[in-house]
Amino acid sequence: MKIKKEVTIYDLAKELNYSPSTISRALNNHKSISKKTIKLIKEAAEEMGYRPNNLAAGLRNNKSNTIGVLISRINRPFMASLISGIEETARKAGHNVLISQSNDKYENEISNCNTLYDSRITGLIVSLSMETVEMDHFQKFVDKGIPIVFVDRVPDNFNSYKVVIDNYTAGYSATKHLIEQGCKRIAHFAGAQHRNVYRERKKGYLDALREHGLPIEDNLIVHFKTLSFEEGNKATKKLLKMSNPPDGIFSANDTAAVSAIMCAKKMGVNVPEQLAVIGFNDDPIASIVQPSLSTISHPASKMGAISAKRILDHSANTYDTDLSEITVLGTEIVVRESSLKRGVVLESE
Amino acid sequence: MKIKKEVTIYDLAKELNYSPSTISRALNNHKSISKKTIKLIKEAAEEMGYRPNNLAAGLRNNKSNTIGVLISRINRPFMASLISGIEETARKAGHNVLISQSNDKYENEISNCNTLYDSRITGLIVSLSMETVEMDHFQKFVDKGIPIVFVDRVPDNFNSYKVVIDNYTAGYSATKHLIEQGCKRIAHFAGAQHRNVYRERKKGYLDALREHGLPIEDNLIVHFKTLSFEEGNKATKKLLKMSNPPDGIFSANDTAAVSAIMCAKKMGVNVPEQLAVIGFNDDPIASIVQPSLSTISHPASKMGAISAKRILDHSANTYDTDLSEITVLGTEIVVRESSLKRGVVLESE
DNA sequence: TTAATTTACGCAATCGATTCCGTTAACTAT
DNA sequence: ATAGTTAACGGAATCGATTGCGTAAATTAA
Repeated sequence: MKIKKEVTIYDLAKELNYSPSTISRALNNHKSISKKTIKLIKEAAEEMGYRPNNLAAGLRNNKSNTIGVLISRINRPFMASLISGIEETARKAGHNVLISQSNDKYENEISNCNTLYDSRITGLIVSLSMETVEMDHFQKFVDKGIPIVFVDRVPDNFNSYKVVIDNYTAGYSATKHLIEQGCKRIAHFAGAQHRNVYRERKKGYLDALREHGLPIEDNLIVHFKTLSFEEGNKATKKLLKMSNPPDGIFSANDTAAVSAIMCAKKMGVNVPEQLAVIGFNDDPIASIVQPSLSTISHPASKMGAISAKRILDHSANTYDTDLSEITVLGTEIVVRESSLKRGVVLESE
Repeated sequence: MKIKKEVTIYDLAKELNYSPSTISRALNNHKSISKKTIKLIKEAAEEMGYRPNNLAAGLRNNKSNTIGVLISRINRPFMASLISGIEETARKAGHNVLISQSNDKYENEISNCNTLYDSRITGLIVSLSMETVEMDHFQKFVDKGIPIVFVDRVPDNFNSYKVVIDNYTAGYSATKHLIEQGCKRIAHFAGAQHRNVYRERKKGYLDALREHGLPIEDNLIVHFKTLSFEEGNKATKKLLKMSNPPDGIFSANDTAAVSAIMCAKKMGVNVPEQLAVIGFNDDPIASIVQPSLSTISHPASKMGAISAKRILDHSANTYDTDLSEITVLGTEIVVRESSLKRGVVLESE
């Protein structure tokens, strides 16, 4: 297996009797090179199979045109769509995307942070791991002026770009919707409360109950570790076996919500008549389960696109940009069968 | 916003009164440097906040410790798991992962190929776009001795590493399963026939029919463009409206299979009694739909891990490795409710 | 026609890490 | 004690692209 040698701008220079400087400038459409020469050089480059070496250019310019992504897990519908949005936006701008997953481990997050830093990324997009509390591992990016965009699972105590949805309002709307459907005793499947998203959703839930004069019952609020299918099953079973079971569930994600629907059906409890259910995320399973799951749409791909755009804009601007800019995206409630106790959606005031 | 200067091995050299050569060697545990010095230098590096510059090292060594991934779309369960497997394996070996999606466009695949090449990736993992026929854009990797691993959607006419499942056998087993359940007229939702995976699945389907003495009816074989939910719906409706409708469907993916189940239910056709359905992939929706979807499990994450390992092994070996090595992974039939016409699974001979 | 610009390019340093050759000092064998 | 060996390190080129500064030729202005 013979390995062809790399064609560099020096080869082009020798071949065309120009200096490497001119070759470089021509390839970058520098204004001081005549149109004729640019055309000539570009055609020769194409023909000789020249391909730029990003490592060399990156070293010289101290940037890699690469966006780093640090998330918990790739194989979750929300995360996959988020990355997809990032990738599309980045690529259109000629940037690459480096991905790394923490598997929700603090330690992995730190180590991935370092590795991404070592690649001299243009910017970092992060959705925090479940475990993360300390934020020191992000400091080196700040020190070097490398923008960080926290997305979805964001820190409370770190000044940086943030792209989130309005979890509070979404949680409030979901709960209110159940109330409007006639639910009197609404349970909540809550996620880890040190993560903003789950904390805010719960807050919305609580406020909706309060403002509609419903009592808050602690035994109707289940705190999950991972909001998994199995956890959802257990919790639902327990709730439905209560002497006074809930007539509605607002779950902080779709996985647990779907498990609730399936568990209820198995136990002979009618959804939505006896138990109305609403989830969060609008995962593909939401529209497949029967009855189909009402939920909150999470604009994952859009969040990814916006996050990438933040990085690109930041690095395009030399002037001081406001690092603390927070983008809050709206969500929409997707009403399907699982919550339609009354058969209709009431118009909210 | 003050930007801290980068700490380089030259800074360390000056600070510790060593030469940059020694610093570099120490950080790489070179044997010609004493243990004492290595410890000293590493501690100082840590303390001074030194972080290696991958761009510089990559330029010098002409490699980036980065694996490039080129797939159609990230936000599909199979692809997300594939990437997840790649990422985990790569990271354990200290490699980064660059991703790019073609959105099933030939043009994007070419352009992404170039971009990944420009980053001097260690190796490339590809699942072909739907459109791709020509393979010229991969030649430059071959010329440079950069290994390519084709995974799942692989080319027929290109000598390289390949990681696939046994689509033929899987298609055969799925069909045979339906036959054993008593189906006499089995329809097939086929994907684009220029892609190995769909072609092989169809072959398996055809052979299973033949070997069990069932006739092959062209009007029961539907060729899909994208195997989407909508396409599945239309196809199912059309099939079930036939004067002599099928009593089973083997779909080349789960999305279309699920749409078939839901469509049949809507039309008052009982699944599996009147229509047995089996899909392909074991997506999350397969276990959620009711009746739950029998399907073929696709070891996505494992395929990703193996693909990454191929690249890592190849680049670790200086001796000539066999580029044409093909890894064929087994699949398993996952029998759920949608195909259990008889209520039991027959033991295959 | 001559000075003042403008155009179109070349020279050489630079980015940070690596590595091929040394070189010096300490150590070992005889 | 001396040659030979080893351990521990330094010098300087190198990877490929970029760019500030400089310059010769061409063009324009006066």
